[in-house]
Amino acid sequence: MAREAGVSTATVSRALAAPASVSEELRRRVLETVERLGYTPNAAARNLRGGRSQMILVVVPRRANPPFFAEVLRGIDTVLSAAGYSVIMGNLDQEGAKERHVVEMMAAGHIDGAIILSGKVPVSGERSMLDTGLPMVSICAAAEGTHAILTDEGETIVEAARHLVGLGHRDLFYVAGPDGNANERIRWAALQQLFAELALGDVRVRRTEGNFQFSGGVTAAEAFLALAERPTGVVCCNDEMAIGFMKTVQAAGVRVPADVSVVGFDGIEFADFCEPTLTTVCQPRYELGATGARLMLDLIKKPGPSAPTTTLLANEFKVRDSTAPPRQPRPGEAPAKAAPGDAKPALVPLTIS
Amino acid sequence: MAREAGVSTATVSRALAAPASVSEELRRRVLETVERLGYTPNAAARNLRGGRSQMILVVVPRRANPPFFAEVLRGIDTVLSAAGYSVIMGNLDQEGAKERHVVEMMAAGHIDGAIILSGKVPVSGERSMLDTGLPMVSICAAAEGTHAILTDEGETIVEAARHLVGLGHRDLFYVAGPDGNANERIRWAALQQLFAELALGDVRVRRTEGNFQFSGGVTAAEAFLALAERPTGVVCCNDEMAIGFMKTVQAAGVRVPADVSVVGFDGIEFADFCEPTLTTVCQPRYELGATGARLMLDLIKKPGPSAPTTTLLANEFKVRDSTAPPRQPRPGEAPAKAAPGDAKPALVPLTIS
DNA sequence: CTGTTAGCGCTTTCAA
DNA sequence: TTGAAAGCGCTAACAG
Repeated sequence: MAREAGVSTATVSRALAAPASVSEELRRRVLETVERLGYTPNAAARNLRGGRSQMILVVVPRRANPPFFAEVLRGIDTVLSAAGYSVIMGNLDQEGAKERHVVEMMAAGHIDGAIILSGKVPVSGERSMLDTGLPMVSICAAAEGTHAILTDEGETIVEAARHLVGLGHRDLFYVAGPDGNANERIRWAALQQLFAELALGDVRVRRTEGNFQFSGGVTAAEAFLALAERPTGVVCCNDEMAIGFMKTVQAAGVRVPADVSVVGFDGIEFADFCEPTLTTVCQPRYELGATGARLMLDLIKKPGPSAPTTTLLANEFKVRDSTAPPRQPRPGEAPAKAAPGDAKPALVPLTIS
Repeated sequence: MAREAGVSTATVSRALAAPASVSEELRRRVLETVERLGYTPNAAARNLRGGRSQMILVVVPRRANPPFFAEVLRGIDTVLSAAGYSVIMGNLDQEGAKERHVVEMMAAGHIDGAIILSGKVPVSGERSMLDTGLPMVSICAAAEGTHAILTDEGETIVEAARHLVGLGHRDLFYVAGPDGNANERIRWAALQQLFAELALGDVRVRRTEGNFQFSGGVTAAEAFLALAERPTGVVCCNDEMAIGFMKTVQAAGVRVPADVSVVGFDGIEFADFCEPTLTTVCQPRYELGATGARLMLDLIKKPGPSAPTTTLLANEFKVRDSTAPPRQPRPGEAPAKAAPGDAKPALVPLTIS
């Protein structure tokens, strides 16, 4: 290739990388030859020489909800692409084989940095991704030792719950995320604090666990339907479960919001097209990804260890059609409220089934 | 590293790659040292030397619907990961900058093969991905010159339309995909053929174009609502548009399926949780991805050019609650059917607005 | 401003 | 069975 243009390989390299350092004459000749031969520098050689690969690993949790994560990924990809980086997908699988794989890629120098959406730094045996010293950013859920981009999820789920209480609901149902999930922990802790602050004896809360999928909402709805005294307000830890819940209770003749109010969390697009439209907390999904990617680029620019930082983005609570004041009990019907005698044991976070 | 174990670098390489060719004694010593030092071979050097990178590029169309594509991607990733390959995301953006980028990656030897979900081989100026001679597989939509994994989408959308006709619908509405989209072309062509075969003068079809998003369904519904004589059966080119359509006409007081029947295409999960549940054609999304990935691995195994092949997977038409026989016109109401005088101009594929 | 050269870390002949 | 050495394609340091 260099021979073809009648120059040295170094000149070719310079003409491509630092056009200013080459004479007008040669530069033109090189570029013309490059064009004519359709030459593209070999990435592996460049990577080997320069120690960087222009690839960012994105670690996605095992059963990531596409409607939520796809938009975060779009934010990441848009920003990284514009800077000339490519994204390698690291979907974690069940057996942990993939987890080992991504740690190895990282150690093999195949990657310039990692963005973690799974809430924890991948580990393989003794080795952690952190050992590589490469820049790492976590999004949506803080992974220890990394820079985190988070939302005010605790505050906003409390806002959603307050919305229900404000409408007059006193008997609540919380459809939780999977046990141990970082977001679930934060949201439940925030809710517990809210309930502790509310006038004791006034609000009752029951809780069941879900899987963040539609099916989790279905299961929660079945538990709900089986209750003798049904709660009138339901807080779901994400929109899929809220929608699965609504669909299932409706099939059993329970009206939303007339008989039960439901709020979700995430603000996926489907929340505007289910029946009824879902009152929910909208997370800035694209911006979460874009912000994380920008931080990654910064970290790559100025290398060296830096103390983990936290960036907080704001969610937005949106009231739609799935919430309303509780129905007044008709004469002869059991009241939704707990009987006066039950007033003392206010906070009753039973785990159902 | 080799010095540490007291052997040559060649021995280390052999111990890792071909354990059989190294004496028991040395092998153990090498492996132990590898473990102790946490050594991982440098990927770039290996790639440079071997000419392969263990990376597969997946080209995703610009506005890919997450509920559909995420599952295809999962199929791809699962199969490729198990074989030790990683996936690089090539989301195409608006300006075509990304298209150039992916072509360059391919030419730069950064990639061992490409899976194309966008229906066309990316091109940058004069250069096409095909020029690299690397294995290429297209999924969901055939890209010229590649091995394609497709479904019987024409047959199954016809099945969906026949379902409506079989229920008694004679005035149909087709909500198309974006103009020029490969899937849209195939489906519309199949529908046109069906209508040509049906007794002429009996079925009327009008058509409007959509964008494969919820918003496309909303727009189509507005066009529908504006019609003086509303069709009674609606075929949508994908589920998102069908759901957007249903929600919008319902808001205007049109009942589904009592006043209008709706069928979708794809079989995304939402189709089971919208109101009413959506009659639709379910595509084997995971299997599409997995099959394509397996073919890719085969192609990599036995290199050299091969004549493009086509693999067809079967869709499944599922009847749910969004379709029913057309309502009998009440006395004094205009019939849904075209008046007898209109019988001759049977197929009326008007494009609406 | 341009050419020569060394070497990134690995695998793979080729000899021993 | 093992070691020595060449070289994958590039870029950066050094001469000229």
